[in-house]
Amino acid sequence: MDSSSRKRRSSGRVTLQDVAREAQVSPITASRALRGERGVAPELVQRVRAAVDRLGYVPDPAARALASQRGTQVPVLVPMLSNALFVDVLEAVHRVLFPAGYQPMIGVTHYDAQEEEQLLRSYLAHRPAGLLVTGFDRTEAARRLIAASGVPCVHLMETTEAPGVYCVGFSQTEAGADLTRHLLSRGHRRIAFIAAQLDPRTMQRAEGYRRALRQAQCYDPSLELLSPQRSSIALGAQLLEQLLRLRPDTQAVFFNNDDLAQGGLLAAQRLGLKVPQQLAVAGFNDLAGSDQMLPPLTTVRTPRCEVGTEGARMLLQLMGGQRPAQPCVRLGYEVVVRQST
Amino acid sequence: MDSSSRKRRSSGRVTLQDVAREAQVSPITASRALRGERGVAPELVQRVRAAVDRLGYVPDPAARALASQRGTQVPVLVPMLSNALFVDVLEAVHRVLFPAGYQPMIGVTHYDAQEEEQLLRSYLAHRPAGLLVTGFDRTEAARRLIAASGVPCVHLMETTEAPGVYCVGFSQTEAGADLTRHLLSRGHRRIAFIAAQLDPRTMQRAEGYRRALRQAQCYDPSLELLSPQRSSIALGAQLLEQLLRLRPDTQAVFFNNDDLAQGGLLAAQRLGLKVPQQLAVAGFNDLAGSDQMLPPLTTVRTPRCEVGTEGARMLLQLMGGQRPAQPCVRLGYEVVVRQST
DNA sequence: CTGAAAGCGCTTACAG
DNA sequence: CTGAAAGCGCTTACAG
Repeated sequence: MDSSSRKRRSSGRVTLQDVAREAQVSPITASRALRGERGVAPELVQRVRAAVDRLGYVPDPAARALASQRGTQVPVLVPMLSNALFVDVLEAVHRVLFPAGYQPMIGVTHYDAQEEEQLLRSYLAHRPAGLLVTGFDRTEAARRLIAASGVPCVHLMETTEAPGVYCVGFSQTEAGADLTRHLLSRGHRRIAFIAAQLDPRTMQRAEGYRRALRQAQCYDPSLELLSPQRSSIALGAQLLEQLLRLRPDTQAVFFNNDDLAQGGLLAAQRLGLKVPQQLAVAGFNDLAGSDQMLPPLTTVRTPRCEVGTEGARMLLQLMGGQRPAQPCVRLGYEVVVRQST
Repeated sequence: MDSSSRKRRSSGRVTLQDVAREAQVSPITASRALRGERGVAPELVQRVRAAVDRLGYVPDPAARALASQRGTQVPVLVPMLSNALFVDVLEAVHRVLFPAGYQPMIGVTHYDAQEEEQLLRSYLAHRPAGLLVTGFDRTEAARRLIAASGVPCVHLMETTEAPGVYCVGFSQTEAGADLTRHLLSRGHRRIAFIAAQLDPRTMQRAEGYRRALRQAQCYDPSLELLSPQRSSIALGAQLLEQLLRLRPDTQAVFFNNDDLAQGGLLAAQRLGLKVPQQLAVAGFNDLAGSDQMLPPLTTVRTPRCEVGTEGARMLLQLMGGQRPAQPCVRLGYEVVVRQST
């Protein structure tokens, strides 16, 4: 019993010291062995591993973070959880990062750049191991915070050609254009665009919509209905009614998100409009329930799970000091044609 | 320039030392002043505060956690984010905890007790400041982990009379019974119950359903359709069709969750059934879109935001060393009668 | 009410 | 390839 020191504050925890003693090596060697640092004799590594198992040692993240100036947390900043899209992204991220020993911390920005900046300030004080953010649209201060922290960062959902930026996403603009071309291919000319939230990705899809219609020589700005409100089923219904009051001659509607489209479909039904005969309706993202609507909703299946998985994997490489093969991964999507168009 | 020590590893961070020097007090006093510990001269507190502002000091969470054996993280364990219910709870929790200086960490258990146990093991190693969990249904090992950690813990969504347990929720059983009584009051006798997931709260609502029907002398077990699958709009549609094949004489259906009910409503429409004349449909939780359905869905508005807010507040008290006025808060709910019943 | 010393459990340099 | 010493930035006891 050597509790020689009077001022002991031991927490009863099994420490690296205990492991080292058990394995008959120095604490430094034990530390190196556990972190898989190369340059440790294989035999010692094995002895340390065995000691860990015997003692049930769990490293102390706080101590590690303090000593190494880097923790195991990974803040993941998303705009909003009520958009099912981001729930899927988070799930995928978690499935990759957690088993690798990292703690993803979900931060919700509510589509507000100021709020994001504040979250970053708080999270970066924790010396996170890495960082996952949504898109490229943020305050200059936020950008500087990230850069100055030196924390590896991967951007999700969008892609860019800018050098030195890591990202995994898909072309929102292309996807928007492709869906619009599908509507054109059905013979529609007066194709409306209804959107809410008006975040950058929404505006990129709007851009794709415009591009496709201009190419077909039938772009009409008065068929765009953009609302800054939060996207929802109820809002979709409301906006469709509003649009039809202004432009009863609308032939097809591209809703920026499936929740809006579902609401639009229900509103059309209430108004007694036959879909797709009198009005074609398309959504975006292929959210839950879209395949159950009456009629089932045409939409774009976006690779959100893959965005999460690939983004997390890229971050894992960066955190491990490796350089990803590709700094910018551009994923595919799919126009899912159902009976509403 | 006194970089006397050769082995400096300074991170360039502003430390408590710097603050203390600037305020002309000892680091201990600065520490106490910042943590609001009583017994520090008001004048010194002010000097320290001023120094913090001048220097832009941000406390290091890792160092604090290491020294105090307690961090600022608060794991929040919920079953599943695809259930919009828990997204609302998390939002509310975040809104209370984050401004108070804590970091909520979202953990998803996927309704799996083993997975929850594993998450607890990992999160508790981080010395969290507090813990928020869903319900009371967990492994014995998980229960022991929580108790042994000494971390303050509040249980969400359900309530219990057990002593020494902190919880905020509402009576799922009563709510289930109340909704059933509403259906009875509409003159229905053959009232079915359709549920998925079969988690504890679902089963409590089933119990309420049974209780109300037994009281009315019309409980019929063959009108219960329970599926272990994941709750979804598509499943609701499928289960309704299945039920009607077995029991075409069903007069009303109580769906355990609104997503199922929405699917049921869509299926009824596809089958050409008039709601509520030929079949009454009710849901639970009043999720997004339920008020937009055709016809709008009768459901129970559950106090999920309040659960999050009150649960987080109670935890805040516990983490601050106070004893909440009430260890178990039982909130209200509301049967929202719309046109589907 | 205030402070000098020691310690929390790890890792980073520096040697050898 | 391995290790003794020092340090990361705080807080906990112990004194006064």
